[in-house]
Amino acid sequence: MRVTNRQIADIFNETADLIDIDGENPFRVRAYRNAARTILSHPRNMADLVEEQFDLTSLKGIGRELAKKITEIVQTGKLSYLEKLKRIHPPGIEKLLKIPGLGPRRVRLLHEFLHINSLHDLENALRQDKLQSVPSFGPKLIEMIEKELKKRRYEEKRYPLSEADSVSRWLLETLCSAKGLIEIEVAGSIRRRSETVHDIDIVAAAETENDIMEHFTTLPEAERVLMKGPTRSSVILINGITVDLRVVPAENFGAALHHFTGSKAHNIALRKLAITKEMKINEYGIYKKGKRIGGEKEEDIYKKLDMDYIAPELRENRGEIVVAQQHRLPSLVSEEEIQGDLHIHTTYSDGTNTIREMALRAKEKGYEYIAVTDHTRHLAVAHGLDEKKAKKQLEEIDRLNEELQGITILKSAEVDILEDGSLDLPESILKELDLTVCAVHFKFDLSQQAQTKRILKAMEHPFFTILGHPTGRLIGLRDPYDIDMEAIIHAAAQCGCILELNAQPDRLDLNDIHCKMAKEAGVPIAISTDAHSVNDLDLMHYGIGQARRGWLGKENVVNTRGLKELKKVLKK
DNA sequence: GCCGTTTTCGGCCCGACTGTTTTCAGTCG
Repeated sequence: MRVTNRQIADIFNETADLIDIDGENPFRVRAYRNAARTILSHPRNMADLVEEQFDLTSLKGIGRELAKKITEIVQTGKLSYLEKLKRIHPPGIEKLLKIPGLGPRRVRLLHEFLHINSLHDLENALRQDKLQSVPSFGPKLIEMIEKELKKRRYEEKRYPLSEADSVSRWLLETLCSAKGLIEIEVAGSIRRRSETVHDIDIVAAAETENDIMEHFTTLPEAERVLMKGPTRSSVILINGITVDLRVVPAENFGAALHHFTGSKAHNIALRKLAITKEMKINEYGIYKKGKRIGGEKEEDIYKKLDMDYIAPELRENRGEIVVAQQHRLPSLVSEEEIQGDLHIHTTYSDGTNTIREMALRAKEKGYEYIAVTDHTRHLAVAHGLDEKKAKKQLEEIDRLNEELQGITILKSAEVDILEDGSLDLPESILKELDLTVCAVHFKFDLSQQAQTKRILKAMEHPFFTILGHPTGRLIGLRDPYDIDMEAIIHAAAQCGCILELNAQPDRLDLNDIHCKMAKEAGVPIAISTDAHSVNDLDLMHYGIGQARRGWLGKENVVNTRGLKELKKVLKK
């Protein structure tokens, strides 16, 4: 069984946890965590790179030692160094680090003084009132640990972007009425458009006299105030989401927004760069030789560092800083550039609106075209189209295209890719369609080899246009099916196929890393909503966010083209 | 453990908030 990047990253993170508890040099701990991050966001499998004898030390944060360890993991499936650490540490002790308030030092103290090695031990010690005997464990800390244990909050929860998005919009509206507020924005991973978020970060600029913190910490929806200071506070809302609010004077707003937008890795890299230029960046501004030279606007920071402004979606320390210094950043695709939606369901299958209703709403949105892509017969749960139903739909589309002005309905279908790689519609229908969105909807558990072969076979079909939701994942619910994405992207480039970026917030499939891979391979992307109702057409912006995270520009996205240009792309 | 416009040692982002050892370490983002 081939080792995945995720497994290698997990091994490094666990190693970092254990040596952290041991009180090792914190920079050594960080080196392991940095390497885990690099590996996780690398588009290619470490296993393949090792096989190709690729020089792993050319990767950021990976030197000789960690390159050797990666090779060992790829070859043996485990890391002997970690195995050794595990032998001298009680199993599960690193889980204690997940409890807010417990860092490596306090976990070590718990172990030394009370032999606490697991969450279970910790619960027992709490019940027996033993914790106060540990140095530096006062009543407040113990109370906090007790609450955290009760709530099981140490099982880190991540929220889908769409959920956090609506909560943050509500928060902005609510806080708007606070006295002395000048400006307020959502920062953090929501602003970077991450697929899932851990908490909500909000940054506000305000007059000296303001009641924003008071307003915030006394919201009826704030179940608990975690901390409250004059410039920074944190609450847990009744729905469980943690919200951090930072309030600064207007002159510091840009720097604060930048600081709290992150990512952490991006900020660290940028600050390191600043140091080489005898500058310093903090949440109040950018400084040269102790003198503040900017920070009112976020753009100041990049400008003073002599680099292009980096959009929040790119701030992951995945090479954006170097490219910005070279003034070679891509101009990222925006929602206004989208001319149509190429994946839409109607009442012909499992959609709730008619073709006409969908077309009219698309027209309202300023689109030039939509593709109607109802399910085919194999997907019986979705009342898929058989040949007869498909014909009827095609006739209706002809009538509507004559009748409706200003919007063109393209004939299509979301065609099932059957287990043997064939398509679930007869050629007599396929040839009538303007395009197809082909997708896997069953037999998710094939081996990587079989699943990849199935999709590659389908892509060879002359009527194959777009690979719909390429990995089939449902974020937090269903893992992607096991496919060799490199092989699929390579094949798409060869045969001129398009890959879909499905904009449904629980899919966002392709992910950012695969988007970038596709772009580099010259494979075009279709950003589609997979709308099952007129309101779903508004989900496009989630796809745009993901596309921007994947470095995609207008030229990489097929549905930024007008109808005429699009048709040229579709004609293979 | 990594890294180099101060290159093979000696640094490694930076500040707010909290609790408690009452002057600062630990944690967090």
